[in-house]
Amino acid sequence: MSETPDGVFVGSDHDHGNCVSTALDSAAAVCQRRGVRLTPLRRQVLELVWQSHQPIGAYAVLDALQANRRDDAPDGRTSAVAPPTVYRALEFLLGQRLIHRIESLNAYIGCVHPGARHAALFLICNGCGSAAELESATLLTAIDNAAADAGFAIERVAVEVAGQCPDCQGAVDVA
Amino acid sequence: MSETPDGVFVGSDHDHGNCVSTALDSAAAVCQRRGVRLTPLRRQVLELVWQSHQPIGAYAVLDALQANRRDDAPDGRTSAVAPPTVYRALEFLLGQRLIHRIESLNAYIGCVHPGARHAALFLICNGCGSAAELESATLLTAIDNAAADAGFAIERVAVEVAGQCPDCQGAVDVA
DNA sequence: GGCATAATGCAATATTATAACATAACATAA
DNA sequence: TTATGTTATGTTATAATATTGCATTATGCC
Ligand SMILES: [Zn+2]
Ligand SMILES: [Zn+2]
Ligand SMILES: [Zn+2]
Ligand SMILES: [Zn+2]
Repeated sequence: MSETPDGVFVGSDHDHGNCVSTALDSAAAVCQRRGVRLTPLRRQVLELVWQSHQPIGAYAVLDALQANRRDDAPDGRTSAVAPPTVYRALEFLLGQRLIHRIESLNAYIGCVHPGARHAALFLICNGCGSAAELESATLLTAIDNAAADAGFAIERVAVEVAGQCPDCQGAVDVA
Repeated sequence: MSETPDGVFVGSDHDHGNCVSTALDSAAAVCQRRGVRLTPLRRQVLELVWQSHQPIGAYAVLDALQANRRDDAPDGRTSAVAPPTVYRALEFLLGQRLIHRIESLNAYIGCVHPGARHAALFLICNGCGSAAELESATLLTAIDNAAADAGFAIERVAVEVAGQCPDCQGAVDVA
């Protein structure tokens, strides 16, 4: 009776290269439209954030950036990438609504509605680390109503639900 | 038309001593019932977390603990309190559901339903730093439904809404 | 008291994030 | 085209948050 049509969690089989290229293309379009610059660094960071459907920490991005530069350098000689470099790029991407920050993990994940102002619900698997971004009109209405009742003016909303995704529950069942 | 009967945000006038003593008494009862120990340290940390209705960081608790000890010491000579001391006490209090962690602030706040297993919604004021803990059946149902649709087994829920409380909106309006 | 367990003390270190200032890249107008 | 202002990045240092590992002390039970 339970249905997971395509599943909000992507399978291990899906064409992830497509996820990445779509995200990069959308980001370029959004930035173009807004007259802001998706510089090579920012684009690289966005690509790294999209390297999987698992939220990635700033320092993991930093390490990956570093590795990329070593690969690109003619002889492997490169200066180290420093934290502010990464944090500034992440801040830019957050500001343009191209990524989300997962507060409970101090980590970042690509946004599936790039550029759109919206409040999302995240399902975060404690088993495999994957996260799925959902929208629920009912949920947002409930939050709006609760805030309105309290006379509270909403600025930002974070809804983060941790647990086990369908695959990881299956793995446990088998054991 | 908008109503804030007593207001989910406590006023500056309320009897906060009562908040604290109620919280400490409830905590003692909960721990008694469960056969776990609300040691002097844990009790002190709980009291510090309840010192205001603003989420407090672990290191602020640490500093306050330190100050308390200096006051209590006969001559002011005391050893420093180390981070693990505070984090362990906070972990205990979280485990007993006597406090909540606000993920978006890396901070902690007293629970208004001590000991009860529940998912709360927090309204967090960016103006004054106060936070209000609410329950919304509609909201929790919406989250449960979204998770169920995805075949996701919930373990923990964090709903954190940042914005401006009624008082802080007023302050802006006046300006 | 002797023993097991739980709690705390303590030192070191890991992880996450920001401040402050210098340089480089880019745009545009004299 | 150089001058100039602006935005982006580099660089160094440090702040803020959190954990690991082991030693010591307190507590409860026999
Ligand atoms: Zn993908
Ligand atoms: Zn999973
Ligand atoms: Zn109070
Ligand atoms: Zn306020």
